[in-house]
Amino acid sequence: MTRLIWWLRRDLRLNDNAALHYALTHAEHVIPVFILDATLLNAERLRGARLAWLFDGLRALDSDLARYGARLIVREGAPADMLPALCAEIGAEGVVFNRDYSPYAVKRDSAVQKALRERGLLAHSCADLLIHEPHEVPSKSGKPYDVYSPFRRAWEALPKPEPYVITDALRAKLRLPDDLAHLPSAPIPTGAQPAPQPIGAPGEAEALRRLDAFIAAPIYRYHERRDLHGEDGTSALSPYLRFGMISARTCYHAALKARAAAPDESARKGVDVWISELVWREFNYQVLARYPHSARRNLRPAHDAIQWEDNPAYLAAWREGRTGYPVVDAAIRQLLQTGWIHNRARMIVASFLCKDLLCDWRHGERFFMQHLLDGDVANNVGGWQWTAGTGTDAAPYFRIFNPIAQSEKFDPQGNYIRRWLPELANLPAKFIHAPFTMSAAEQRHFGVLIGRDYPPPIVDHEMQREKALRMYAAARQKRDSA
DNA sequence: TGAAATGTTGGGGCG
DNA sequence: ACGCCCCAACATTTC
Repeated sequence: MTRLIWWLRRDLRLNDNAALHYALTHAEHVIPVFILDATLLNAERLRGARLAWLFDGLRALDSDLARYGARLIVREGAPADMLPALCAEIGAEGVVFNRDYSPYAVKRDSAVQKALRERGLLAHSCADLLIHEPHEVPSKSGKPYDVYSPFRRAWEALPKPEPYVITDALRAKLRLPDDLAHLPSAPIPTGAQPAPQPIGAPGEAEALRRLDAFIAAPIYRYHERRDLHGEDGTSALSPYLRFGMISARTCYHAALKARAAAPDESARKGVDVWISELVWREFNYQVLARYPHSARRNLRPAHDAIQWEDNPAYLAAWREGRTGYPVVDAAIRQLLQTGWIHNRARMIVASFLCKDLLCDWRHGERFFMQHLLDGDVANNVGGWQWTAGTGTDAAPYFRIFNPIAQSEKFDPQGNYIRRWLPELANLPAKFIHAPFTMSAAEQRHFGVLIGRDYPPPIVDHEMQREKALRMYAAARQKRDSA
């Protein structure tokens, strides 16, 4: 009677799961184990809303498991110590898990493999987090891609893995054997700082429901609506993908199904643009896997020459959503309320922090990481380095968003601002993007006094834009003369 | 997955 | 009728 541990990390689902499928097809009993890793739980940047959401997600998974007479075994400790000990405790032959590619995960997992194999235990890892693993997408020259477009072409050309079909009959093996009926399990903690209104309930059922709803219709207009941050034109699946409550394979195949059913060329375009976002995710992992240092530092050392101002007062105002630029402040409110920000708004606030407030992207990266339910090193760092112009295929330094123009262009009626900054809800569209342009009489008329009801702009965009250009130019000069 | 500055064109008002 | 100017609309260049 062979037993295997299915070590869950960020694959909290019972469908289309490579490690689970492998374990269920290679053992008589599969014990699902989640380890509360002190290194992660104590990391300052992780003690935010995401942790609370993860814990609730573990509870959701536990109740999903209950349908098969199974339960999630939770332990606290260092995985490299805990897993060999647990194998001995329950008589398991080894551990199966899905690979992860962040620098910490790579280090942790190789320590676990070493510890298990030294004791003659099985350590089997599977490809699951991505549709194609980082090393699978080489260019003709055999080198990995630094630029997205050729990466995508090569990615498209590869044969795609099918989702893993896991039947209820297989899942019956998750039921704990009788001698382990009382196997101790630590209580799932409660997060200290949950998002007040998370963007969605965690769990696989909710993830699948959202995917179904999205591919039923919104996906066909994704290319037209994805940039309108005042509308719900996106799938908002990122937190679910983050924790593997749904798999990228499942998303991709659902999109292909939608594409086959698309009524016209425009609808197919919507599907393709959405798939393109899945590919960005894979591109970001591929970059991080190859440049692990980019999790903490500028990807290109040449950019270390940039002299960020890092004014603490500006940084605080940005973090607290009181910059006086409504779209920026609204996005911060959305983040703190829901643990999620629309992608367009992410780009706007990121550009504002780096290129208007002249703060190092790492301050923003860290803040996002604390509060985003989908906070993920590869994608978060990828996005920030893109905005700061320090990444591989990054925005050029002179691409500076005008927060007012962006707000007017992508949210003409100001719906996003009205939703997240109710104190401005009564302003007409004409003033809502830049309330400080109101005359004193207009401020009185609409009941919004700048300085009392809403802050004045913390900086002048025009001036800061010029400053940013000088800052980047100086860095370039310093680099070239060095 | 920018925006501002600069250049060009053409219509219309006007003397 | 003509030249001149203004400026919107669009294109191109620049950061």
